[in-house]
Amino acid sequence: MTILNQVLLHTPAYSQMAGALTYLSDAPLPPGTLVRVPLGQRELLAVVWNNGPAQPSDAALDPARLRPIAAVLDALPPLNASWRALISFAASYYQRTAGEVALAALPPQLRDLSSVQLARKLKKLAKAAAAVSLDTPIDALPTPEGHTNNAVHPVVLSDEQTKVISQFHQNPGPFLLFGATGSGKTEVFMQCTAELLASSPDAQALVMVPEINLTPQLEDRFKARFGSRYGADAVVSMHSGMTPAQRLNNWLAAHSGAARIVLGTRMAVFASMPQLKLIIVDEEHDPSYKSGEGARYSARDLAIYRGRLEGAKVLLGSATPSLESWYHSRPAAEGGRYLRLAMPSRIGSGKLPLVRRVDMNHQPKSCVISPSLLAAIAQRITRGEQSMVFLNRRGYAPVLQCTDCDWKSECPHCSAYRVFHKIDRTLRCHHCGLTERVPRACPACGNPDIAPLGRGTERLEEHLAELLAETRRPDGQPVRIVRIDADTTRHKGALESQLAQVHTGDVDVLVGTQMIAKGHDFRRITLVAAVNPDNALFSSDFRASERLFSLLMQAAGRAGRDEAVANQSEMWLQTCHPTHPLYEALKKHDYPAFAASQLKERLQAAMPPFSFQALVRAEARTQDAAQGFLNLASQAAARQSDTAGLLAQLTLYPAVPMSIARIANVERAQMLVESPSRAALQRFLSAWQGVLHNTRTQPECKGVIRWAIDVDPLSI
DNA sequence: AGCACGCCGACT
DNA sequence: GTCGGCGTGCTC
Repeated sequence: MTILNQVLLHTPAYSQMAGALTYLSDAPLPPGTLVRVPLGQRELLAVVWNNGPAQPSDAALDPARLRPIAAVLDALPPLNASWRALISFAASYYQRTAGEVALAALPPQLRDLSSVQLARKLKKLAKAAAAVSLDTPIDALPTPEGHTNNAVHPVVLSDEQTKVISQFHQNPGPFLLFGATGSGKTEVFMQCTAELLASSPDAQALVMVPEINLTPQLEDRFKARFGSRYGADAVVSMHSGMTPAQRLNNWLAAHSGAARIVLGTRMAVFASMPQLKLIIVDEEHDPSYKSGEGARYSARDLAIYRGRLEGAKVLLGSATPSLESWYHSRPAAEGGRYLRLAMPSRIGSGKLPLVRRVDMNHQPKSCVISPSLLAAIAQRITRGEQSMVFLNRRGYAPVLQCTDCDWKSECPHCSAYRVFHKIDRTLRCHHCGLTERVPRACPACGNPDIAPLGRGTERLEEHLAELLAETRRPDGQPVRIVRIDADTTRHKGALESQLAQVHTGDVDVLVGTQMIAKGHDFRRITLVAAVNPDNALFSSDFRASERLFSLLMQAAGRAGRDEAVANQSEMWLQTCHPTHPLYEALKKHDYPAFAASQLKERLQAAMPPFSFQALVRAEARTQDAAQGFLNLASQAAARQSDTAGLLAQLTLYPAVPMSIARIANVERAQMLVESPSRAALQRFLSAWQGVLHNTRTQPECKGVIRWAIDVDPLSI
């Protein structure tokens, strides 16, 4: 027991054990080895990071108190150097400890398995794999022919697809595939994957999608395409919706190399894949790629870094790229680092829908659905076509209000209103979850008359049912309306069954939140309407219009996917600002024009991607404590030599309450840090961590519960 | 983070 | 008299 090992555990930065811990072993263990170590009363999963003595800063550590490693999970090959480099980079870039990032990147079940249990599990998996390969029919085994061999599904590629694929071949990347909805991006992804897998017998590909909902359909397509060639086990998924056992199995399959294709959400960017040769990020603009808790990493940005690290090609795809990616894919001569590949046309003769704007200033007062939109929907129904109506607010009404006094349905624990859900007559707080039955009378004055204010999807569904009560389908039946939002899809499988209803044509009008705008292919929808999209136009969040444009563009893409009906498909926008440049660009389906105007604004205002930002968020018992802590830390930065020197290149804004200042009785405040130099921001943040630590121990900061740094925040 | 130890209110 | 609330403190 003389060998020293530096080992990472799940120890957050504020636990004053930020770095690696030192444990003893008989023989040196290679870095990346998974071990179990004692810590206090517990035994925890850990990763060997280095051999040798501790860092100089820990020199005071008493060698007599070092404890030995409890067990080595040696049935598992160590995590390789690229994986470790990715973890180190992510930890330092996002201001977290390597231990926190590393352990969060491993499947949770690995934490409760002893080395014996793990060895047993691996043996079982190996046996199962051997049995499968014996069962595999001979004609499904890999063939030595070229990559485009595709006997099962002969694929005819468009000229644009062919061109893009050959560009992908001839260049190192990273690539931004800018393809209209319906232009066949998924087919390009599959072709690129096919070629890569064929190029080497053990090459692996990672394909990411923004949401769990989108993984099953992608998995089906990839399994149908690659399952027979490489075996059904060659395609695995990774997302938080799987059972712990599935997650472990799939992780092991990726780590051992048995899985050739890993499909997953943002967490999959950390999958251990020893032969990773390709990373695809579908819908790369989607905010879900940015993690909202723990290490707030961007899986898209890490994918780019990981690609460079592993020598893997990286392909980002979107119809409305993030402004960051769009900017990075400007011509190389102007400094662009990504190669932009364009597929502007829809497959076949399908056209993009006609965009119609309804000026809500000239409609009957307080009307929700304008008469012209209603007529258009009714017309679709009588023709046997489907419509989709969006409203980004679930529930019946966002607020309940007393008609006599000024009582409103405020949440007692949050600075927000509770939403009225008529279906079960409850008031629900969408932030802390507090759910109560609607009071019979106003709790403040006793007036029995309390009225809903504003509208959500539930009320919209009800309203449409009334308006369309007389309308008949071609078969003479009454109209069928279905609502899809987080409330109707709470139960497992609910989304799938509701979507199936839409596909089979049982539904005439689909009402929902943005969750129906993403990814799903509806062939018979010829009308898409946004009821009230204006909110985002004048938001204080500078990214709001980028998100709105992308959402509406994506929504428009749901219409007319079927050639037969494409020419009559329409996107309706109800707006009080019909001539707003965003809607003008949308009408022309002109993302490049929109992006150019946005980038111009961002440049003038020195905002991302022309500056770099970080947000420090503090949670405390009082708003004063939260803001006070941040402001004190900001002042302290000016006094400390390692941070003060960098302040010339930075702007530290005053602390402000967050847009929802209180959630579940916790007050939240934030401070924005901005710099034209990414390096300066990075250096400042890592030096500032210590200052934040010290500040928190001051008596004025008594009520501070926690704080966290968010690098490259998506919303401010 | 976990998990101990430690000191004050409502229950058998 | 105990069960249990969560406030400080420690873990290689």
